[in-house]
Amino acid sequence: MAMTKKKPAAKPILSGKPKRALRPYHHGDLRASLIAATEAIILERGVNGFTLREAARRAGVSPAAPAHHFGDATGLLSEVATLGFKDFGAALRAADEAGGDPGERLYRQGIAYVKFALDNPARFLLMFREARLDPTHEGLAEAGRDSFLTLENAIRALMGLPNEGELTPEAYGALMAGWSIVHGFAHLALAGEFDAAAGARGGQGAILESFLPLALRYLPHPDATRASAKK
Amino acid sequence: MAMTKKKPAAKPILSGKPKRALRPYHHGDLRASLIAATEAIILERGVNGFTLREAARRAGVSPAAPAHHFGDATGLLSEVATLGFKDFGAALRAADEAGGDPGERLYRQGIAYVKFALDNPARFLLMFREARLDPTHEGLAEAGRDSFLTLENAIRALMGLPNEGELTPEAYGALMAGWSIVHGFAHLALAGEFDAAAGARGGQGAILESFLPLALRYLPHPDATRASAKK
DNA sequence: TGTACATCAGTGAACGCGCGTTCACTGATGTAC
DNA sequence: TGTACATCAGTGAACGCGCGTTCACTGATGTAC
Repeated sequence: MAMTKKKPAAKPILSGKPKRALRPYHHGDLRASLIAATEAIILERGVNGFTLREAARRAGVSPAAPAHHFGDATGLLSEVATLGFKDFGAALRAADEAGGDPGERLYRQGIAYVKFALDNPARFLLMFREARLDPTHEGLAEAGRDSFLTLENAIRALMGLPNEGELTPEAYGALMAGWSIVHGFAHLALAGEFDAAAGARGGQGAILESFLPLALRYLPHPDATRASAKK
Repeated sequence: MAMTKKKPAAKPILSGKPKRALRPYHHGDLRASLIAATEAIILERGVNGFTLREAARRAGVSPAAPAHHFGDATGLLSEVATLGFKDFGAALRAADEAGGDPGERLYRQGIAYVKFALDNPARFLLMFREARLDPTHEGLAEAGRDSFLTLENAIRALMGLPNEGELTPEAYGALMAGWSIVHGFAHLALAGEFDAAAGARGGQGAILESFLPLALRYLPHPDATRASAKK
């Protein structure tokens, strides 16, 4: 009986990698897990509800682990914002490439802009919450700039300008007006300012399906230069 | 400055209330001091930089004192937001009452809307930061609603509708478009999105003086209903 | 094909911090009689 | 006019909390030879 010492309930006879299956020392894809956790947290609790510790907790990892991948909280949020801008830019580009005359391209981008914000509220708000982002983050500024280039180019086409060179003051005005209207609409919708009206007129779907098209009639278009109210 | 208070020498021989002057037990106007401190804090550090303890510190009072006046942090912020909305509403009303046809009234309100945001960035952002506000706060919702009534009435006048009764879908569209454009412009300007362009064209003053009027050409006006891009 | 070793990606305990809030208390004020 | 007393507006010490970050460490992996 030298070496028997039987453990009654028996370990798996030979399950391949029992130990690793139970608790691997390395996570495997911590980077992606932390990003997913962060997106979930800001969706549930808002951007301010995010903490690095909570993200680590959800990824099943110690509080010091995220530093290896993102440095600090700002670094992780900046990465999430960067990915958001990339999706955002892709959505605008897809809308633009759906074709049509410049007015239609701009209109479609406006729809896409607001739709992205309403479909991705937490990411959208994070993308513009500078205080929580690292301005030196690799790729963030560029992803942001890229998104708006599609918008700018549609305005240039609308005003008969090439994609390079200075914008005329009129074109600047049109760009700012177009950007402001979709950005403002998105923020007001996310703040719930249209909820009461939508409730009375067909539910929340009315915001995208009915209100937005009505509001986007006021997007810049070639013959919209306003004479009145301009001193 | 009327009374040049010369205090060269030691203590006043008998200044009435020496002890109170040194350290009165009661603050005197703690409520107002806390509000002023809060506005200063959010201006310096952003809405998220606000803490109740810091406000108490600046008002020269123990950390438990503010509770007597505002309950908790949310209560104090809500009061600041309410006062902000009152000033904001007054600014819109003043712009409206400067007269002119409905298009001019709306234009002037648009200028006033953005000017308020740029002149009071911290208060403006707080006013729309629901997460830090108490929805049950006395007067907050009402002050908010009041502000926008002036805007709504200008749109009604523009569309030839009375101040009471349902808005037509077209009027809703115009209201949302007008609100969105000024709200979006204010947010983008505060986020610094126009800074580069302004730097190249006459400094930050260009935003209000030059860019905003150009963008506000696209505010709704009677004959602006858009035919194109409307399927 | 093995083996030594550098590097990487994690642990988990500990740190100091500032926060909001509670607590028993106290000084000042206003009011009823 | 005086006085008792309730109420109000503060104090300041203490509480527990969760946070970000540091630290010495360890297990796993990849690579040079």
